[in-house]
Amino acid sequence: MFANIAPSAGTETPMFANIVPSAGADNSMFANIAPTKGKKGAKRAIALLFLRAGRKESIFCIPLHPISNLKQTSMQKNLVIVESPAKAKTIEKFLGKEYKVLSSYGHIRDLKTKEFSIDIEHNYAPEYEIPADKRKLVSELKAEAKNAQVVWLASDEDREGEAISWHLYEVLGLQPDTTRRIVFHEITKTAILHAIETPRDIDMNLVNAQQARRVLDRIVGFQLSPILWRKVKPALSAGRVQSVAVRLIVEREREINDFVSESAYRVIAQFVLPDGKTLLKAELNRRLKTKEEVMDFLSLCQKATFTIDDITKKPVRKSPAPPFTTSTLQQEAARKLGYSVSQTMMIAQRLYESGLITYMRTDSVNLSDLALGTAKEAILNTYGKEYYKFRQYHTKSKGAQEAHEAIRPTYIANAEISGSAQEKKLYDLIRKRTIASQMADAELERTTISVSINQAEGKFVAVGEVVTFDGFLQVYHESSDDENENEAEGNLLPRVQTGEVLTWKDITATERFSQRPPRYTEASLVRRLEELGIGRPSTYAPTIQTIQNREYVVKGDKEGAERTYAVCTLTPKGIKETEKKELFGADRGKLIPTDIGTVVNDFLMQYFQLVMDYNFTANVEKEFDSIAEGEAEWTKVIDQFYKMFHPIVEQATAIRTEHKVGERLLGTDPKSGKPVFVKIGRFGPMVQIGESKSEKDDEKPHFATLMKGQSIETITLDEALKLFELPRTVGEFEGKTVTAAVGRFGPFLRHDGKFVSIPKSLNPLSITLDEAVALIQAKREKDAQSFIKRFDEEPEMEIRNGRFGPYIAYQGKNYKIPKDVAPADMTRDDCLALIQAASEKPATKKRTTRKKA
DNA sequence: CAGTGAGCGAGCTTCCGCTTGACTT
Repeated sequence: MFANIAPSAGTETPMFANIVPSAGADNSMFANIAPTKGKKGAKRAIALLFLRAGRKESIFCIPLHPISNLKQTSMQKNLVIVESPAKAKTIEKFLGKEYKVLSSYGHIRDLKTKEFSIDIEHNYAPEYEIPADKRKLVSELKAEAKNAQVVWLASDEDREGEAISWHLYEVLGLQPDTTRRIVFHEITKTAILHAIETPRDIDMNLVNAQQARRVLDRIVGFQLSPILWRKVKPALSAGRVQSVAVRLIVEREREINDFVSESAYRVIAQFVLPDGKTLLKAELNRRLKTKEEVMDFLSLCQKATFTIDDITKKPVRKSPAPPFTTSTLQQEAARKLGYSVSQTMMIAQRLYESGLITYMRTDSVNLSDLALGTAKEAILNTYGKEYYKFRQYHTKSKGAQEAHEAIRPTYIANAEISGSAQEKKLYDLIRKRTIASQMADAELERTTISVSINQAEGKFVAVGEVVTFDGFLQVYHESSDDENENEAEGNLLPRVQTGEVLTWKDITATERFSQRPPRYTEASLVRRLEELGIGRPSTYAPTIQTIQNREYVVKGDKEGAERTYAVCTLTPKGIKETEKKELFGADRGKLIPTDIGTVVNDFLMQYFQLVMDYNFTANVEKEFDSIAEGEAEWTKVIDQFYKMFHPIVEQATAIRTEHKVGERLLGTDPKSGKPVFVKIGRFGPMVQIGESKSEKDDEKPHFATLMKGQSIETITLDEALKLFELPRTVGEFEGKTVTAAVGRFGPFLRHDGKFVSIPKSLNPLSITLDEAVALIQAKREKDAQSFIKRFDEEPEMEIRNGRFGPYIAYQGKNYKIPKDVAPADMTRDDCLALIQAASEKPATKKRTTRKKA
């Protein structure tokens, strides 16, 4: 039935071919809306619609200094609306008091949050609403607009920005003859004044491209997610961006699992030059497969003559990296400063709000003329003219919209800033990267010395690199994820001559294993998504958060395993063979898929290859571009997509299966003779014994949660059955039983109504009474330390010291004690007053958005 | 923080992109 939408053996389909659910449908999806001459009608209609917005009269209509012409009224003369309040503040300074500048804080209108909000029957008409947290802002803007003679819509120049302007136009009830649309690319006085002089219309083609993007994402997200709720687990989600992000991680994990490590011997010799003391280290230019080969080679070397047969010197140039975009900033801040993607963005936001850097959500590598000029000046002043080189960078990433500049300091000359240590570090990184991007190439000389062996095959080679002119390297050196990428770097070689005969000091062959593919880090995932043109600068950090919130992936702490490797050394005393141990495969903070992520991914791959295709976003972006160019109607593009997508949704929904997606039968329980399953339950992966629906069986099935590190893909019947031994009685302590179990937050002990976590080093299945008692006593000790004070007359109240400082615990709730109060001196009344004050404050009502903390 | 989960049932969950707050539990 679904044969024709089954994953096609890993090939990336160029368009939507071979994924068409039913025979006879148009395979080329958007083929019939490709640019054709006959489509001008729609374009003209829209153009006509918006001619009324004042195409002709908008240009040069408003004189810049119209003071004398205008009557003195209380009316504000000009209202400018931008997207960001920080930007508004800056611009207001440039424009003077004739202009009031306000911010829309991004979009002011969107599809309803709780409903599908797309009228499929009526040409995909979107149902927009003003979100609750924007209502107050919108009424303020409306009042200001009414009170202004001219409203200037100055949102960004990209698709989303154009839509923001259009929504403002509609929602604020603006009039064509008093509304202007302007854009500027840098926040300087000249650029803004120039923008004011050259207003244009709202580009409805661009707006429609945005509506298409919005509607498509809603269709995908809101039609796929409910399928997952039914087939896998409630409250899951799927989407054009997040599902592909999960796919990348799942597939990488599979590559790692399938990876077979191979070993080979790397041979390194230390030679002594004819002067009798200088050493030269060189590596054999081939690797040896087996130990036998190593032994043969080393014994040949014992009697061999080693001669320098070649010295080559080659100049090498290195060029600086372009200035930062959001994605490259996130990568470098992770590599150099160890910041997470969201940390980087928060710190950058503060720098931006303090006016220290340009906007931090950008995909552009472009620098403004102003920035180019000041960078040049800074380089000439500090390093001299041989260090300067004018460079212009071009954005290569797919789907870039380039509404902003690259991320750079607002004032490049400004080397020192005030702020937190983190802010200073990030600022320094941004500044150095910006300056380096306008600096000269570094020049290096790479020397390769080759040493021949008269008895055996191969040559020993030494590579060294010397910087002859540091150029941009004086300021900035881009890091790489691959640590052992350039070993030659900075390696100085001794002076030698061709024909010199060397004696060996020692020759060592070390067994090395080929490396499995690396797991994604947050930053490397962002880089991959950007390469694929999936997601935008404003969504990289939230997307990573989402796939973790849904528990599709976790930041892993994989413990490494130990392995031994062989080392064979030839010294004047003979050949020595030793074994050494190393840890491998350890991974901290890398992204690892969970069972849920894997099951959801496999399910989506089975049915929805259409949206799971790595090229899906790139393909629809092409369609959005043609809408923006006025060559296609947005509703037709969406219709083409929907006619293809929705039937698959219906088919996937109609599948009636006995078992849930990802369910696996492990075998039979020897005690009851009932089947044992693993599957994704309401609370995650679990094992189940028996099925209640069989006959009138009064016996309910039994359930157990999988432990950390176990997977429904790999767990065995024995391991699964072991889980049913929990909760388990460990023994008695102080007359009360001690039990061990696994709960929501991991393994724990229970004793006398109190809970104690079991650390990773111990297992609840095997923990002994002695170990348990030690844990209980350690917990008591810790509690005693955190205890500060108790009142006899109020046994439910206690002053304690916690992670966030001193607090009062009272009736199951905690209340923070302010810094200026000494907790030990507090009286009962002090405490009650504090509790009273805290409960009067409007408690945080925003519980809905952050259910899992 | 804490051992959840078989159903005659109520109602909820969800997307991607723009943008900042209020929170210090």
